[in-house]
Amino acid sequence: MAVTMHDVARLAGVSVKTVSNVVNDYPHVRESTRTKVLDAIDKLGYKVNQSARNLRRGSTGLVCLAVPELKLAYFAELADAVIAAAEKYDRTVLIEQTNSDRERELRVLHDSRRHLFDGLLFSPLELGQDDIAQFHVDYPLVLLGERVFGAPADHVTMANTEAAYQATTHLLGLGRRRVALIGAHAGEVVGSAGLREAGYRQAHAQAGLVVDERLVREAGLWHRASGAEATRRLISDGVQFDAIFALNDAMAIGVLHELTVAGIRVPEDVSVIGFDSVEDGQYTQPSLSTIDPGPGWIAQRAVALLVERIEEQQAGRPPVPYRNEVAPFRLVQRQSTAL
Amino acid sequence: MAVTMHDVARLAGVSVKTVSNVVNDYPHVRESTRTKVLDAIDKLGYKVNQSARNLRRGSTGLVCLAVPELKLAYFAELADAVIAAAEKYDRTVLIEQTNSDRERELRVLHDSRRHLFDGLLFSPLELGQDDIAQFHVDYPLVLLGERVFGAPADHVTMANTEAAYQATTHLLGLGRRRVALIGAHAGEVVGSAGLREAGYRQAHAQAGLVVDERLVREAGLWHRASGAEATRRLISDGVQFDAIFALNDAMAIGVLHELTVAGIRVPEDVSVIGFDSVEDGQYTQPSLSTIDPGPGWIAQRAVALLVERIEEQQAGRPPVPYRNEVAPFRLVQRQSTAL
DNA sequence: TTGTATGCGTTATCAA
DNA sequence: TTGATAACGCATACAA
Repeated sequence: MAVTMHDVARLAGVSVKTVSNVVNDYPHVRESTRTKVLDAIDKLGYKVNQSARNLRRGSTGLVCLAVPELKLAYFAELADAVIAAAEKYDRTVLIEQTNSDRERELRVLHDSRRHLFDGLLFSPLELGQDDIAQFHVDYPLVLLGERVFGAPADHVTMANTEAAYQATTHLLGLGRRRVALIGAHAGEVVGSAGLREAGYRQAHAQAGLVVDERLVREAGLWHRASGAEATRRLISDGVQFDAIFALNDAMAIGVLHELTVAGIRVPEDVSVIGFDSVEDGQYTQPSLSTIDPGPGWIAQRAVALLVERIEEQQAGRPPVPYRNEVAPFRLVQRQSTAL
Repeated sequence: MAVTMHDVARLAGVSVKTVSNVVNDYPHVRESTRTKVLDAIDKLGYKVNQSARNLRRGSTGLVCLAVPELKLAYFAELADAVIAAAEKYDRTVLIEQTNSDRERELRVLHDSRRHLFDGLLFSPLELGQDDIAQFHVDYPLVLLGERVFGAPADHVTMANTEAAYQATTHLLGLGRRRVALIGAHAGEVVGSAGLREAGYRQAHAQAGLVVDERLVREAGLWHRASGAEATRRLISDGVQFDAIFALNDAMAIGVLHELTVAGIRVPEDVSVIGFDSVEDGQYTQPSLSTIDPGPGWIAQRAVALLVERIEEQQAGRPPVPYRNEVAPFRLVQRQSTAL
């Protein structure tokens, strides 16, 4: 069944070493020998056995990307970008879904599959500042999205606070004075929710405004349904508002939906802005203003850093200090915040 | 650096075989021995080396899922379901994106990474009936979505034609008489586009209606932008229509967007239905009627069939005949086809 | 430029 | 119930 290098060597009348040399593009192989081997490979339909190669080399060429949920458009788009970036380095991406489950996030970091991938790109949601000890692993690790201070890993983060500041300022600049925030996580400081909320508050402070705490709404999972639900409650609670900043686009889409249902016009009565710039936002009614955090940039840098670490480790070079790169973002203005 | 079974064996004072037995839950191990070994494993932080295990076992526990694009919500949701299903069999999913590129689809089937996964779940887009020869591979293969007749593989398909028939009949039942079809692939017979178009035509024939060919619009890639673009042209061409059947939800979302822009009311002036039942459809304005082709069902059956094949092959059992399972679908009526 | 021999860390065979 | 030992298929040190 399985044809090995030995079979190829026998047919080509050379040694396995020579076959190996050909397969791995070792330069010093006589042209005639090379073609002989290539012919034999072709004739037998030989394919390298990756498992054997991996064992021998001590690496697999796989990198793992761990994200909360592929169904969330942002992560699907991120995965897409990571796969494309990894391809340039001849690396295959293994995707793990953590489903925003703490246990699963821990398992990704520590469990079983270790020795299957050479490095990990990890976008933690549940694990945070209090879990620094958990991030001590013996393989290259790059953290995505937000920073875990002191974690022994490279970071590729978003300018969460600055971008949220700018989004909020944009709304205030339209003359809005009662900006609801949807998606807060009470007490969180360093997570995306906490950082973005900080930007929201800074923008208000900067404008000399005081935030009415009734405008700050919780939402654990950042799904469309959460955005719709929060909006429904905002309305039924009778809190006045003239703008909504949803901490991600999925929730913003739920917000738009719910406002329409309630007969509230966007952008005439209420301005809405999201965060993520997923493709969907171009097709909502009205189209959605948002923050583009540059997932393409994040993916590229993250893969580059990870590959660098992997090669560093394999070459036995001493590790360079951990890096923290922050993706450039931009505000995308569409109809939902038109004047 | 890397701690092996030998290290564990030495510390526990047993042989490697015993360590292996413990690690693999071999039943006949004395309890005292087991705890001794477990302790040693814990103390040393031992993790099995997957590469070595894979080589020895001749399999990797990985299955590959090849889809056109994760950014398309349908495939993200499918991937999500496949990952969940695979987990039940203790298998990890490797996702390959083919980007609707023929070369890449061929590469997935034949190239390099072979011997990295035990079986392949493949949702072909470019490869079709004319490429049957390409599907002859020496590992278990399950084809998803549509059937390639005569391909040596199991199939888990959708009832494309029947579902499209029902969607169209639904529109005709509302009294609509000029139903535009968006997403046709001219000349295609067995692909999703061809099969769904056939259902559209059957519904018309059944109702004693003749299809005005100007209502049948092409769209190569089934993206939101294609749906918007096709709608724009439909309008600018001055073709009268009172309903639109978009061959997938992404295009339907583009359709809704474009109709709104043009000031055409849905569902009052025009009824719209899509196909796929992606989550987005619940949040469009108005919400989108669609066909739910049961991606969860498809994922579960596909993984089940694939795992069965893998085990069959590993056990050296003779292969059972190829199977073709068709997922149950249902029509989801929402506002876009309200009366 | 090519060949021989060894070992990567497991699991499987067989014997004890 | 456990242990010694031989593969699994490849890449490399070293020899030729």
